[in-house]
Amino acid sequence: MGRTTVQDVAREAGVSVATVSRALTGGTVSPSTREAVRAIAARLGYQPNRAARGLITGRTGNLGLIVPDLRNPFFADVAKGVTARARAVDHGVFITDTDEDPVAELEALATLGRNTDGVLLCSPRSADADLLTAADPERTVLLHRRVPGLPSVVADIAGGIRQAVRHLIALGHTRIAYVGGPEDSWAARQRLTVLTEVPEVLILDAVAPTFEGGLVAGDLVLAGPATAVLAYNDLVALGLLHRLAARGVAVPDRVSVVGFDDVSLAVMSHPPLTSVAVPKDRSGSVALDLLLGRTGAPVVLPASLVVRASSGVVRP
Amino acid sequence: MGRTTVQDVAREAGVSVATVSRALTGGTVSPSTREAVRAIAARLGYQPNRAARGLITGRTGNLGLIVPDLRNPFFADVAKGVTARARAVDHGVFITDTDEDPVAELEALATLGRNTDGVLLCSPRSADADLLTAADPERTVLLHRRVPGLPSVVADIAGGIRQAVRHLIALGHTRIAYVGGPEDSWAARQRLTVLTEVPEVLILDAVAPTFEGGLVAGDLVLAGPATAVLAYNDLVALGLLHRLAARGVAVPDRVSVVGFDDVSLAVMSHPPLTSVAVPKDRSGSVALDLLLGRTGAPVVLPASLVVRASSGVVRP
DNA sequence: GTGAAAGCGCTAACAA
DNA sequence: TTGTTAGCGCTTTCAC
Repeated sequence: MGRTTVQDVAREAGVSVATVSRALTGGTVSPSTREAVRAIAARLGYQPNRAARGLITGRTGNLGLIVPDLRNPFFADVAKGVTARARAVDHGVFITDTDEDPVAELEALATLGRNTDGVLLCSPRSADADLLTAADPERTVLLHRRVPGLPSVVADIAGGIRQAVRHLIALGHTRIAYVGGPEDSWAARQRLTVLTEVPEVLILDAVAPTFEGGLVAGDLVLAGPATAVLAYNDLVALGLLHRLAARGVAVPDRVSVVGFDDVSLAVMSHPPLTSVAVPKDRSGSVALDLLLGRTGAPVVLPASLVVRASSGVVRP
Repeated sequence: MGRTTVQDVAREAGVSVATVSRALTGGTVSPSTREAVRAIAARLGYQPNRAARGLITGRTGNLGLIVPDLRNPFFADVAKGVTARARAVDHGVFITDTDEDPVAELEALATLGRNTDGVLLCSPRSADADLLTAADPERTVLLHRRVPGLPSVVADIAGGIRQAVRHLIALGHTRIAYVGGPEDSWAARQRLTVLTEVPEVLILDAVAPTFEGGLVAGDLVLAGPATAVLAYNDLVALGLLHRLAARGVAVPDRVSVVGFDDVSLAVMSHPPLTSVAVPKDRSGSVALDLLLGRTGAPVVLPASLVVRASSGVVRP
């Protein structure tokens, strides 16, 4: 395996370890030496020990990514964006799945903060204050959440919601239900704030941000006068669709359903789900660039409504 | 942030760095000193630099996980199992998403091999020979694939298939279609081998192992005499369900559908999908233990059929 | 352009 | 029980 060290390469090449290092990292070396060293390194299958390098350069070449649940397609997409970009810029990514546990989150933040060049944090639930004390603003970027004092990459939720509402109103809907998510979630509070201002929207009870939550939501909606629903996210929307189907309610003829996030499942549902798309993998790569480039400005990515078959004109 | 080093702790505690190290890692220290050091370390927010530690111990405390696609719920589950177990045994996990690219896979194997204590590899497509040359058998565990000479954790596919077939036959089906996956995939070949032996099974063309592949598969099935289908995986089964619904074919009344893997989406489909469940997250944690314990024996995990509403008795 | 040597933060002998 | 010392593999002054 990669037991080969600079020493081995140096000996083989008949030069000093310093020269090997320079040849490989782009220092001042004669072209011929560089070539020779490169060739020998390749032949020996030399892989630099990043730990040793990091010890001296102060940069490990590694990043951390903390997510509440990898199984959630939303975060899987984010992770995909992060790892793809990281691979392109030759960085490793530590991924920690906290299993929605805020304590694990803070622990991960401490460990990763110490052992990486920076960390990308998806933390829907933790308190602002906890984040502020645990995260180094110089080396942390928040994803899909904003906390004053920390750099972040978020989507333009308000804009996305506006598109969704306008879409439904254009289809003739005047009573639009909103089924929200966990009150301790930043995104849920954010959505609620925006939707509370819209006169056509009826705020229903919040549900769990899952398929099961959506089942609950289905009954909630049918108990009211709404002809359209905005769901907290696509998982909830899927549960909703399921419940409506089970109760024999036609979608979109009797009720239109709009989800949030546009995860890959949205196209697989029956009917395919209209959803507010947020750039998930892109947010990951943008956040990574922000982290590495150390730009301080908060980034807002556009959200856009994707219309599919689950929303349609009102049928009286 | 974690700029604090052993030096700082030692100075503050009035002891040598060696004592700090011992106090923190469980060496021989007097209980009182240990307590004192621990307290000071905590107060200073000391986080050991794993890179430096690894340099000397030869163990980094980090593991690698290579998957073709994090967005695929199957691998998301595996990753979840790995990270959960890793967190329990206080290890970090580098995750590399190769985007189905075998070259990226081999590269990742080289880099991670050098910079971790071992790597867990999900490689459905690469050639046995490539894997054998790139992977150190001492520090690599294959997941959901078997290659002679490399330790691995796989599910009992054959057993799972047997259960599925018996289930369908018990329901009265005598013509069962099988829609396979990519021919270069180990799992696909494996399934094909088993199913070829079953007289009731009609082998149809292989399709892409995706929702879209399932759409194609739907038409393939309807063109034949089958009253039941076994799909390569749940994604394909979902596409199948979708296509059958679109063509007005009742499931399970006209056609029964059985998927593979039992990903979380299986319960969300309409109707909910009967599927051969393989222990995905468990496979991840078992593989991790195998890697860390250096047991050489190949591990086979049980697969079990989960019956839901997409399969039913034959209706003539 | 190249080499010798000094560490990065930590742990593991070896002494005391 | 504790301190001193020597590195782990690498990069980076500083000479040459």
